[in-house]
Amino acid sequence: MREIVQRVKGTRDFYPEEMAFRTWLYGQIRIVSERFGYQEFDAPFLEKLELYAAKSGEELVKEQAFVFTDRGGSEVSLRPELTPSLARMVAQRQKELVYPLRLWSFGPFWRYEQPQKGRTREFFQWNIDLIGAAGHQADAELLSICADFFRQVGLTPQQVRINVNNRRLMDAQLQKIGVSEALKPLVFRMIDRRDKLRVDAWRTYGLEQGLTDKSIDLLVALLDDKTLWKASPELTEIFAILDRMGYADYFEFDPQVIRGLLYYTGTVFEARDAARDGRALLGGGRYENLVGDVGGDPLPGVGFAMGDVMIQVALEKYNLLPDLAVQPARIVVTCFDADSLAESYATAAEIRAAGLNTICYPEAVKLDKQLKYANRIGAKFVVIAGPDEVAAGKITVKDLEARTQTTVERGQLTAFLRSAGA
RNA sequence: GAGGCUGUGGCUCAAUGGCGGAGCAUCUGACUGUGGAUCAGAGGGUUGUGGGUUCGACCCCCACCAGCCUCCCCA
Repeated sequence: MREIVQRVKGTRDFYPEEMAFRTWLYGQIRIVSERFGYQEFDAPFLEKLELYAAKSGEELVKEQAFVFTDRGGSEVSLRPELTPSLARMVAQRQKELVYPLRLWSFGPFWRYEQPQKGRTREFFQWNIDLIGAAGHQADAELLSICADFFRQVGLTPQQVRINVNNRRLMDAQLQKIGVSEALKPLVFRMIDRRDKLRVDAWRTYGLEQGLTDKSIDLLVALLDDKTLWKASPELTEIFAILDRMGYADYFEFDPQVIRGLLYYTGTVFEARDAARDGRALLGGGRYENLVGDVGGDPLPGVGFAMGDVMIQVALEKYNLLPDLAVQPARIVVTCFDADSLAESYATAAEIRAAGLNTICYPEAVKLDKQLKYANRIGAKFVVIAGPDEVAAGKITVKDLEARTQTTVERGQLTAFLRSAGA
């Protein structure tokens, strides 16, 4: 037992129970994506390292990508994100694609991080993008998809919140309080840490970084101003659209959302547990030029990504995990003795031909054991054909849930199973 | 990269320096053509790995591995 080779750190085994959840999640994502008319696509899980080097630069590739040299000597990487692959795929057919282009994908990604709550090294992510629509009104569509997904899986506005901000708004406001372009990265980092440090420690941190007491006061006033969005015509219109769509309860303006502000160019957003515990459930925003780094013509877009790990944590927390049937067959055909095994297989085939999922017990063991097996896997019906039934041209169907059994004409088997609700 | 907690049969946990146990699960039987209950019995462990201290280590010390949590980071 002990010598079983362990899993790679940060990976998960998907036994049927876990696989059922993943498949269910994929299904919910598909329902929502297709409801808005998005097309599914996928990219290679393995890409040339240079694809990421071009765009994401140092941090991602050096610290967090699973990079290796293949047998031919090429540097490749398991994909740590989808956007560069998407950019390449769009650029390759930039002239022939129909815009606005709506695409979604659900698949595995790898990042070499420290596993902890809501974070693994191998995870699945939903990516969805609206490409080639320049107006900020398109941002409202992506935001409504977020809200629609939460509603779809049963998460309420009391449980999760989508926090929205705008890059241009923050730029203007920071400039207004005297934050220079050079200081901006520092201030972003400060904003990011505000919820993690105590008030005095946060101020001390700011002073150490060279900010003045006065500018910190101004920053505090800015971050606490929950009506700041009214200064942004874009946000004002986006919130109005979301309100008209009936999703307003899910949204909240939050000037502290700085998620990738250096990368995004307009609307930015992230969803969290309303109690603010745990990491973000999803995050995204508007970008200026998807394909710029891979040599395409300017092409704006808006999109977001949601990982499977945190959303599972949230669904578990709010007791929203669905009851998933792990065993697809609810009918077990028993095998009476070795001589009749072929006949049992034939009976099972007949039931399957009638469109019903069926398991045939593959060995002639004691009926008692076969019934226990049927019970353990959650089957509802057991089909039994012993010498008595065969001699009379009949077959017995046992209903494990009702604890009853009926002997019917052999030719009526599938009809009976159907009428009994199989 | 840093810190904290944890690691004992398949699972959940006892045993705190002195003979490693229990519950659940599994298997067998009571029941040779009938499942969830009950009863009886059985199997299953070099206590995460490797060192050290000790007359003696699941227990104390060191290192490593893994899990959880936090920091860092978050494209």
